[in-house]
Amino acid sequence: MINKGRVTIKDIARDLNLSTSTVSRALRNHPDISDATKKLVVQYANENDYHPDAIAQSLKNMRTNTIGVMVPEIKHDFFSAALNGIEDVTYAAGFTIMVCKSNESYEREVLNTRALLSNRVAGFIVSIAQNSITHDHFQSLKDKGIPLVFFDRIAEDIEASKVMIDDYEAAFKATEYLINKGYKKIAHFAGPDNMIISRERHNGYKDAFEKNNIKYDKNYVIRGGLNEEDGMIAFQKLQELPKMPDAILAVTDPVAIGAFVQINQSKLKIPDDIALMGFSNNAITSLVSPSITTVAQPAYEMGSTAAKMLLEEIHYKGSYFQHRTEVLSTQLIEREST
Amino acid sequence: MINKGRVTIKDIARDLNLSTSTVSRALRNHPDISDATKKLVVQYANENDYHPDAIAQSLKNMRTNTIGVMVPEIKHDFFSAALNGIEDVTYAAGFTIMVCKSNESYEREVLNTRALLSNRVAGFIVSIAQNSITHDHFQSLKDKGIPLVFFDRIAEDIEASKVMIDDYEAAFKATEYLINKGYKKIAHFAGPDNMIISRERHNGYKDAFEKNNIKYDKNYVIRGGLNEEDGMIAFQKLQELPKMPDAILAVTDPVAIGAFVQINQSKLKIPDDIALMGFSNNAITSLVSPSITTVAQPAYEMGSTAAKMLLEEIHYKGSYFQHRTEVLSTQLIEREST
DNA sequence: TTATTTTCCACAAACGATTGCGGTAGAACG
DNA sequence: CGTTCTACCGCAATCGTTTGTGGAAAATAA
Repeated sequence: MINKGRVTIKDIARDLNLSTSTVSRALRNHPDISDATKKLVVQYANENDYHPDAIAQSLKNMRTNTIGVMVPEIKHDFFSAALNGIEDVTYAAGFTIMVCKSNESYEREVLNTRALLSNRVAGFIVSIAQNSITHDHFQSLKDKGIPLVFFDRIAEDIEASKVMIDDYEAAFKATEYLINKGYKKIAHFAGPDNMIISRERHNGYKDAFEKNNIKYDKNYVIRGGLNEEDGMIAFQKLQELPKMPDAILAVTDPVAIGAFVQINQSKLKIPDDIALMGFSNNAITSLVSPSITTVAQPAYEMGSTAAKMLLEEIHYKGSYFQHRTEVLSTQLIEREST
Repeated sequence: MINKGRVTIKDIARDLNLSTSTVSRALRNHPDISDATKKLVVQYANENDYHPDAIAQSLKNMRTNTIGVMVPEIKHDFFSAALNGIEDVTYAAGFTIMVCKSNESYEREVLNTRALLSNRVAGFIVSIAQNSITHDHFQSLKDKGIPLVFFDRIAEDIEASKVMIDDYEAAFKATEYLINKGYKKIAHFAGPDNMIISRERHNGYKDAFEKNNIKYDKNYVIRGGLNEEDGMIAFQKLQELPKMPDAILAVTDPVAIGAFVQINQSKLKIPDDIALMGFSNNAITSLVSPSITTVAQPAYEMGSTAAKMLLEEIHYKGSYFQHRTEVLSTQLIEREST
């Protein structure tokens, strides 16, 4: 019997001369149903490849087993590793994930939020887009009572669970590490000022000078985006300065890689002429030559932690869920570039 | 009026003293509804942030605007680029994607297929897991009339649209390129034999010798997986041979990178002592030093093409959809490692 | 004025699954 | 034998939306 459509509870009920309610209860092992009927129904369901329609269940239960994930980009090591962490945890809990990427665009972030909302996801895991200005679309999720967890790129003004690293401390230690290594003129390729992570990293960088009584040169801070091309541009700007620095701290690994490519095309040698340091411990930093010193961000753990926190909130039965912010620790990985 | 739940068509109907059907038709601009009523309803809907419930719509329409995507892994450059291609095309068509990863596991592939099926995805885009043996779960999709497109890792025995590259030809040309470069003893780090892409690449490699009247040494073919660790293991096996080859053709870039790391830890130099060639043109192959010659696979285009073909099939109204197989062209990218 | 058409809207049945409630057997009890 | 209880199952409403059909009022035609 090759049915074009799928087998429903109604089909089973009709073929077995039962009511749909009985079939439903039999499949869910309800005590009201006799063992004989249960066996009959379950067997028939198996034989006919019956699987409950998640859409119908969702409509009835007013919730789905899907978790919406929004990231700025998929291809970055950090996010794909985080996605792996999210996927592993949610999968184990019987959820599937719906991944949207914002392409670092505010408009797309808003649109995707709406789409996921329309799909009644049980919760959101979000890392905010670079160009995101207002957070109204996220606030509206909270207003609707939908669990929401931010990771890495968080929104300070929204009360929600958050998973992050201490960007300030990590950048502070990274800068101090360079200072202790003997570098005097340390440039910083910073990210956009509206992003917390780049602000924090910049502040950490700045304060490291203060604590070590070193003068801080504003001209050595080149502001830009977070990707490879931004690193390339930043290095070109750097070369226009009267005096080149002897070290660069990049806000992300892609930026460091962009700088890396440009430096190799100049006459400068890493690390003798100029040291280079990244941020994230992307796989590539260990494979290029010279390998690049960086700060290891626990991407997978951030993803899995965010997922765990979200599931906790989803399953929470009480009236008021206590949100918390998890700060995961980073690790400085010393390599050949410094 | 902060409603805990979301605004539904019923709410609007009640507040406006209309029936739900009128509200629904007004929102969908049905000719039966007067302009005055339409304006009233639309304005009220906007003011109260109404958005249709995709779940309920899906249940009614018997289909969703979601496309299920299953890949073995997310973090690989190839798949994340393909995902970008898929996402861009489907997003433009008003679809969202649901991404599952099989982790190269057959069981998980079957489970995920079921989950996506339960969620009534409008269609599937799949790249098969390494350990996938039977394809029954995919055949059952076809039987249910659900559009399905394979890309890269295809199933030969299933009649469906497919997007692939000519792995045989690409490997053939790659090997011939090495032969013309003057390399005599060319090893091949091959993939698992049950995968078409590794079989095809192996055959291309083999036949290149035949065509050029060079003896083919079976011992130089090391069989393994597709990832970095497999490349490492393969190189270690290679070192146990009495005579080292003067070139290696790896089945994938990660395998090449694995070999790359191991070679650098040995006394051998690339390309003087041993040449190395990968497959996929992952970003990293251009950034390591020496950079690695590879075959460029149009990952983004494969994804976008697969998505386009799927949308075509989803929107197809006729009775019999003519499946086709798109073979995208590859490009040999010569770098320092050969 | 009456007959016919047009305009505009409501009723109700779906889609597939879940669940409170009610009801009919038979068993158990007095 | 009459009553109560238990075991088991069906009825019908529900989730939010769409859509075929019917019907009242208004507009037009005769």
